[in-house]
Amino acid sequence: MSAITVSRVLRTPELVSEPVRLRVMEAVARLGYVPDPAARVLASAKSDVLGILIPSVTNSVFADVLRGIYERVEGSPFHVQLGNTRYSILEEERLLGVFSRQRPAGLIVTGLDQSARSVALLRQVDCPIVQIMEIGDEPIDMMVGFSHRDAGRAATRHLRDRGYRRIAFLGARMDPRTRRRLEGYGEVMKEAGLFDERLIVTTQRASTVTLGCELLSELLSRTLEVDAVFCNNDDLAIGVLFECQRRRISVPDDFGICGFNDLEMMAVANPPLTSVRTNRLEMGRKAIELLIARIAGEPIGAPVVDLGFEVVARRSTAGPLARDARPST
Amino acid sequence: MSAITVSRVLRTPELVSEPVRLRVMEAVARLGYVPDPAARVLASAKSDVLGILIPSVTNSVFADVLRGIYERVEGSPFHVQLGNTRYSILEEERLLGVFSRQRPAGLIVTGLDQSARSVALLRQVDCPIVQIMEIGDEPIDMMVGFSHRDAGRAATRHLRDRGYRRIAFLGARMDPRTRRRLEGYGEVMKEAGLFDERLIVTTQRASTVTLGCELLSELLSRTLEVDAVFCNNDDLAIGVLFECQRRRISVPDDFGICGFNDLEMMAVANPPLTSVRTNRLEMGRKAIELLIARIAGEPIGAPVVDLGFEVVARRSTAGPLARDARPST
DNA sequence: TTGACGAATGATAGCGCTAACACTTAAAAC
DNA sequence: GTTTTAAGTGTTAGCGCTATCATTCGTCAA
Repeated sequence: MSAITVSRVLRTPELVSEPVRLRVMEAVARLGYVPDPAARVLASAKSDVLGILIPSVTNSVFADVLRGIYERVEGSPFHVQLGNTRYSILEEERLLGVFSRQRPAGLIVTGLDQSARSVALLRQVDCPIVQIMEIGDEPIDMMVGFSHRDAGRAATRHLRDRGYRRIAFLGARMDPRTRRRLEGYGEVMKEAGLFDERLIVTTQRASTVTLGCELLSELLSRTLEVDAVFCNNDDLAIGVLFECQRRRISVPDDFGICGFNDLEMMAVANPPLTSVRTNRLEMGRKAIELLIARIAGEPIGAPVVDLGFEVVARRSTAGPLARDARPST
Repeated sequence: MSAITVSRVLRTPELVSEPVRLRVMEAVARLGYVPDPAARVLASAKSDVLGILIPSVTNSVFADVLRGIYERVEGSPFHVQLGNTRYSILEEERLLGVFSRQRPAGLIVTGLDQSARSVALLRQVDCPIVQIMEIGDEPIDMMVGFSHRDAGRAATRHLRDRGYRRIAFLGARMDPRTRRRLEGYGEVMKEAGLFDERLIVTTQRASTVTLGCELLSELLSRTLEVDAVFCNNDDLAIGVLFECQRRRISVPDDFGICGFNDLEMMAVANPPLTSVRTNRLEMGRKAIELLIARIAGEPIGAPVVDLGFEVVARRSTAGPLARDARPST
């Protein structure tokens, strides 16, 4: 029996007759034979690696996306290779270089703001590519995400509709997506004639609960005329809530709080915190589904998938006039 | 100029004369040549892959360890290949099989409780191995972690020393490390003559803040005689705090709360929550340092590194008698 | 002068697999 | 009965590197 027959049994068993196939499979099982992936890649010029580039491994948003990714890769013949760009465009370029040499079967990159060199590299690489987290008009190949600008608009409108007027924006780790949320906030505030630069407090530091406390303190030291805050993510919102508790600021009566991402803890805080639900798990799943479909040559629908978002209204934004009307829990 | 000379310039430049070396390097830069990693692995029978097996990518504990890992791998010639075992011993076996075929340069696995087959595989693999998170007496190769049993003992002793008597244990996702913390708790409680089975509430569900609320409710429905709780991690502790706020249970006066891992939010909660600080970042860093040192053939110190832990006492465990004596913040 | 030696470079083979094509056999079509 | 076709299996070559050994050349000791 020749080597190529074994190779065929392992890769395309339907091309091998049943008796031969069974004998080979028996021998493979008995000897514990497993093909050498390096030799495979070298001979076939394709690997089974799906390269994933994300800016952070500790941010729970990406952790959820990753979980969706692993969930769908599971059971497929592919493997995940993770690259951590740490929010650096140069590191992203470097990692793309490393990944592209490995002839990946597919690539996932975060966001729309790759450097020109990264984009050039991505256009050369001969594999499907999904940009995740955001959507835009010019996908390199495919996209799965939602509009952060629209989400920022929706959250701000929600606070405005609930009767808040002096609505602040707290932002940490101002990456492109955070900036677009801020953009949406600014638009709505201007449209409502409520815009005031002093209401915007941002920092490049990474988002933490502690930072939420600090940013609220910074905000309150600038102006006492604030009656709500849109936090660019939930860590900050929890920090703001803790700080309000300490300062005996009543939420939502005197102060509304809206977070972003709707982490599970938002629903059980006191009061429960309003947030913008994003489909992070689904984002990871869908990205892998698109990659695998394209690798298999199957047709995909639209190359840009909008997973949307949803403002989940909870008591923390019941409104400044809600003191008497609000539910007991 | 022959191919082997180029290969030498790239791998062992000190063996090539300066003029030749410079010419080759110039050409490499000009042509943008980069060697094919698959061919390299095939020819040299060694890869630059460090395989990492962790049970979860969403658990922030492992996210921190990962960050330490990426930090140290950065700048080295190695790459991280991440495997997610999802707390399944079988999945761990499978992934070890996949990894070992890639002739990894090093391996990191989580915990001490690998299956017999996994251990056999690990002993066969020709690369350094680090077991992380825990320490024990029989390392497969090397270990970096701390004693969860001792940490459980320390936290329970702390609650006891602060004057709490009816100290409960809340545990989620009862993995081997959680069980050893429970073991430590049980020992101290028995030594103090305080042990009561009804005070132990555990579940296999993954740990969340919401689950902390639920487990506390479950506990209080069993017995009202509880004056403190040791949560097997910080998510639960935060949930317990929120639930106490809702039930108007005064922390720490009527109820003490101690978490585990000391996530950053613990320090800014109301009241600040006591927790057991663990060196997660350092765990990742140290594991990679050990691997790289061994790959380079450098001597390492002891093969088992105890990174320890520390009970960080905050107001949430000031004690039932502290009502008058406690600080104002 | 000669041989030994080390430094620098090259020639050869092969890592373990798969692509591409070649061949064999039996069934189907003419 | 011959040709065509398809299914099943084998042969050959080569993927892009590096291990190993061979060669060249200059230097130095005997």
